[in-house]
Amino acid sequence: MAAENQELRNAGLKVTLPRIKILQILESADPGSRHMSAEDVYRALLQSGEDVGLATVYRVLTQFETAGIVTRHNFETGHSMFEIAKDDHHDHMVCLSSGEVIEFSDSLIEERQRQIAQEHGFELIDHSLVLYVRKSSDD
Amino acid sequence: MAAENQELRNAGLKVTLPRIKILQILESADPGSRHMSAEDVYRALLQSGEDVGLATVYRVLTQFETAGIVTRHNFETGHSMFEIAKDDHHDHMVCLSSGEVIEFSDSLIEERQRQIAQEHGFELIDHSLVLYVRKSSDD
DNA sequence: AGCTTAATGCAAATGCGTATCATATTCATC
DNA sequence: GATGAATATGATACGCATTTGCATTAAGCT
Repeated sequence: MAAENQELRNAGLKVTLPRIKILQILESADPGSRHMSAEDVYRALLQSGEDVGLATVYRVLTQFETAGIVTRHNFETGHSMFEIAKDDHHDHMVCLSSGEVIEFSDSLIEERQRQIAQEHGFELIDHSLVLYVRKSSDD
Repeated sequence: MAAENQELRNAGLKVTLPRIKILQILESADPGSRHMSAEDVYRALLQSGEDVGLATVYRVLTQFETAGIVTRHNFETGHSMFEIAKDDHHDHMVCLSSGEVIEFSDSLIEERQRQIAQEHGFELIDHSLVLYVRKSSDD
């Protein structure tokens, strides 16, 4: 319980109830739903009985992003998705049937991307790779 | 000039002035500015002296997308970008300094993606790869 | 040309996200 | 533990890109 407090402190953020709660929600999300939209987090808060405003959720998520606590993804769905930042970089695979999001990482692709940018006279700053897939079985 | 008419007819779309004009603008865009937002197209229309509403531009672009005439991309910039659909698949490199969009294609990455999806028990339906880069010189 | 249907233009509505601002809360100091 | 300055919060207004409703206009068949 003091863990979140410390994490916030380390990030230079004041320890407030909304921030603790949001951090807990993000951290306790199981693998299948690690990626949450601001609305998702907001709904989770309400279900936990916490009375936090949606504006605060957006603010806190943005602060967390700046602090490196969470990572923001803009999938083609139009709205941002957030997930607890992990040390390892990874890309995403979104199942078009179930909406499931699977993480993966491939050093071959990573390296190739750097090369390609370089070949065009650019420096690779960031990238976004999302595979849209379907279960091999169910067509 | 009849070329656009035929293309629209083939797509099952009524041949209207806005549609012809928008198609022409997209087709005549030079390589450096192949990717246009709805606003871009709208401005181009106004400059051509055409009096087309922004709503129509959005509607037509969406219809074109459905018809396979254009492809829509959702870069992290927040608004959709459209480009005339080409047969060959390609990915994008967006310069964070200039906004310039460069197209590229890499069979190595393409193949690896298919493999990765398969390894996870999925079939690769589509993907989105965008490299965010900066000119190697200007830091 | 006339008529039916679909397309357009405008304006208002939407949806996600951000900014404003008065109030409440944190946290360092006493 | 109380006090006060600084920051965070919540409600709401706002901004932006895109969509929608609806009256008007244009397309295209006869």
